[in-house]
Amino acid sequence: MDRYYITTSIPYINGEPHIGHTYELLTADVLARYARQQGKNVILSTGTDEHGGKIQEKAQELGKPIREYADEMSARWRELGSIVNMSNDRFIRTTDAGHEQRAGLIWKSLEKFIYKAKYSGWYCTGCEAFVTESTAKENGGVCPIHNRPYEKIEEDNYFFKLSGFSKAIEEAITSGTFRIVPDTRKNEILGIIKEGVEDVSISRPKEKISWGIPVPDDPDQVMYVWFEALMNYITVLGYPEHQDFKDFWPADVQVIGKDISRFHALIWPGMLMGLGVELPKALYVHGFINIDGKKISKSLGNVVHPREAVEKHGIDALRYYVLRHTPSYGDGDFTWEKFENAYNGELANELGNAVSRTEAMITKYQKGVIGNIPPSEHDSAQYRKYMSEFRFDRALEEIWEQIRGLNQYIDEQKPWVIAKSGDSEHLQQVLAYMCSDLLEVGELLQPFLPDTSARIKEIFSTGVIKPSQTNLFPKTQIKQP
RNA sequence: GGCAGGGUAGCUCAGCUGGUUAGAGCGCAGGACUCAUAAGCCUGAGGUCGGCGGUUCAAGCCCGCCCCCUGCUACCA
Repeated sequence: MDRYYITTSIPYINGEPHIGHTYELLTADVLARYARQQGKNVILSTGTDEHGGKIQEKAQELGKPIREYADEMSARWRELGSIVNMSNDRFIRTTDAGHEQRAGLIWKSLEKFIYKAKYSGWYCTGCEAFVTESTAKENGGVCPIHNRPYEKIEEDNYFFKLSGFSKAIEEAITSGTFRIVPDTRKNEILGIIKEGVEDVSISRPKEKISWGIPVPDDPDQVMYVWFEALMNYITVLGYPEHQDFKDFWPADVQVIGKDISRFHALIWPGMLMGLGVELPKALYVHGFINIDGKKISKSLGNVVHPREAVEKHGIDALRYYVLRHTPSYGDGDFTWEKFENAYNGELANELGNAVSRTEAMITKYQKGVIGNIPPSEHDSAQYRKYMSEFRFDRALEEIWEQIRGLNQYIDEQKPWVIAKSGDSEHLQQVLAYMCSDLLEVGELLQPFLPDTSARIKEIFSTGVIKPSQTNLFPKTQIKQP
């Protein structure tokens, strides 16, 4: 059986989940469901990244044991997946014993590419990263993201010889064995490579940061959180010895946000090459969701939690909005007005109503009996092409074109006129065709709107209408005349 | 500063290797209908395709210069 392995990045648990974080979970979920629909054996993995100084600090601030804080936050992120009906098979925490133990093994395996050296530079605890001298000055010595001063740090670090892999990584990218989508992100990475890739620091002194995985055979150092977190993609499969790893790696696609493409397109491939392990086949880099044109941020007070949207119109409505109206290759925008418009216009009026009128006519004219449903006849090549390109927005547009086509068909055929004419054979053909069309829509919709898809199939697939108790997408706002 | 991608109807965007009257969705205006969630369908208005210049029989698409936006990256101080 074909196997399909897909991962999301694992969010760092220092922050609260919001609607922007659903995009990654949902795109990965769509790909996973699409693969399952094609009969593939799928593993969809997500999780949380929990080590590092920032977590340590945050827990201290709250006066909690770190572990307890991590448990609470991880649970909150796990909940996000269930809120949007994500069908993940795994949920890995970097504090899982298995991950920690395997991370040690991976470090050992990479040792011939690891060396110790003095590192000196400006460091932001918020970013968990060093910045260049120039960046530090440019920002006036204060990190603009976290609004805290950079610290001058001089310390012993282990380094990973990433520079040695740069050529091979470039080749993997240009040849297409390691596909980066969209092209703009690919070109960015190639640009970075062209300018020269340096070795990266992969450890921190334990005296500064204790909340991390110890470096094997050196009690004074812990692994740099990024280096260790990337390993989750294979530790979750039980690298190196477990059968899952042998069966499912390399990943078919890894879904990440545009802010972390550097780690996933350079460091991670370098690590894999060091291990002698294949690179993932594809990296899909998505953008961000803004709210009313502005970046989502606590300080702006514009944070929307996906739960609010789900409470309003249900899970599939949120999934629909996020997947259709966030450009797959760019940034999206959420406003309640846009959400309402998409819900009322596209889900309720176009899809919901098409289902409703079809069901009603068959019930009214044929006592619910559909009869023979002809096979679907639409060409789904374009849809499949979009899916292979991770163009979820376009794929949904394709489906809606078909839904519009159905509504037009109904108005052209005028089944209510045929019914009056008494040509029952013709009427049956027209109504059955409508069902066929809707069942096809339901099939295409399955990866995106699993509940809606199931309901459509339930109503029409048996040859006799199974009456729906409620409308698919009830309208909540009635326009005043 | 360098590299990359953009600037097309009120809004969000599509326009393949240059070729008849520049497209879609939303919004707006009008119309015909009634199966349906007062939904759906039809018609229409609306664009000097960022600016200037050039190549061509012909440019939104090619070339030059300029303005603006976004991303990555560098440097100065």
